[in-house]
Amino acid sequence: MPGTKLSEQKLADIFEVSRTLVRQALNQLSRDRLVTLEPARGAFVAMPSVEEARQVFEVRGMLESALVRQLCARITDRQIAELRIHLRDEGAAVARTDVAGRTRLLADFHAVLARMLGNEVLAQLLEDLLSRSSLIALMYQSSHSAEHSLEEHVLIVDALEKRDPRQAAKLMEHHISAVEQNLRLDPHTVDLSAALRPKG
Amino acid sequence: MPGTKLSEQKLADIFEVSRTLVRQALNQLSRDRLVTLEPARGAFVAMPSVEEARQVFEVRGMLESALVRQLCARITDRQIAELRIHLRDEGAAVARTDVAGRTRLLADFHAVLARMLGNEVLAQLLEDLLSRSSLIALMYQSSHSAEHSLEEHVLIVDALEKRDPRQAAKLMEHHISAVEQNLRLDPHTVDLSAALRPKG
DNA sequence: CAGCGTTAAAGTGTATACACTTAAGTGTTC
DNA sequence: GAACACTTAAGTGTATACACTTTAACGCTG
Repeated sequence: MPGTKLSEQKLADIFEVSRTLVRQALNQLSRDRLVTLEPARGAFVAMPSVEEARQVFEVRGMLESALVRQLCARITDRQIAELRIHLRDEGAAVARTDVAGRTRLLADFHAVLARMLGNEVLAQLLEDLLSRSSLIALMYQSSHSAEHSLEEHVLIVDALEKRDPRQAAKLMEHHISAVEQNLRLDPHTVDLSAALRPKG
Repeated sequence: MPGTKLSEQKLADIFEVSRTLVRQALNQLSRDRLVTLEPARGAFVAMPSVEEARQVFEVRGMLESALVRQLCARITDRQIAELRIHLRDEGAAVARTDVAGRTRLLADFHAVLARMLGNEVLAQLLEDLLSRSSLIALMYQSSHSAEHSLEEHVLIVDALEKRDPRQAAKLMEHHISAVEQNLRLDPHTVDLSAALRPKG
């Protein structure tokens, strides 16, 4: 959970490696903003602020709406078919209330779209943002229903199939905005006392 | 220069620190894609491929056009004035043919715009892309004149001042595309034999 | 009993040591 | 003379050691 202390020696014992490798890993994770390093105090699972959460979703809105706009011009029928299969899998995970699976698949949808543009730079950038979004979702437990997300994904694929860039971009912006709106980002709902107490 | 071997011990001697810290720095730079790490072979200044260069500029186009579009709704007169001052500085550097200074200022223009949105996540993302763009410009020596870039910057600020999101976004896309087009990305102009030979 | 200073344990930051890989140089063979 | 195996130096990958910082526990004082 966000805020958890990540002691180097404990991790080293768990994975049976030296602190050297643990430090390397923590450094990498800190560059992904999943871990924060406090000088001489150690590593903690990152606790993205409300402001940071908003900014991450704003950037995602910019990037992903541009993404689907571009995709309309380049996407192939075969790729559309792949997306339909993905949607089916999402639906199956939602249907059998497989929480872990559906969370992964719903996020994966966005990563798959990014990969389809064939732009590795964009794909990696977006995957970083998706990781951060997952952490944010963990911290500000979303009330957004999986069913709702799935419906929106379907609409986006429909727009892509029609090669309607305006509509696809609009739907994507709406979708990301909806996910953000349903995070418990309002100050009064955040359990600050719990959030600020480092655990472990 | 891209391709240069970065020997850990040599860097350690130069900066009078241990290899530990040098390795840390190289790891960080490799995450920024400015350095590539080859397992058991060492670190080299990154040599972004033509494909990667294209992708970096494509992502910049997406991000920065969305950026100026948003900025039109939020930018203050005071910020416009700051931009005008920046443009004046760019002009001065171009006028006195201060190559290092003008290169920095021309890139800085984009970073300043990013900061003005008040979105730290976006700003850092874009600064990473700008670093990579600088490396790309180094590798595929641009024929794009500084004067031309400056003119385009002026037009973008004009559009921002008029709060014309369509125009601003269009100009930004055109500008980034122009910079990319003027890189020597065509296979026949790249000195492959020189580029592939690691130096140092 | 609350507050402050002291002290010791735990933990991080950096350097060093050593194993192992790579790459170049040397000598041998065909 | 070119190709190949062998040797060796240089360089990277990981672990360990040690200095220094943080933090919590304890005892002292007001």
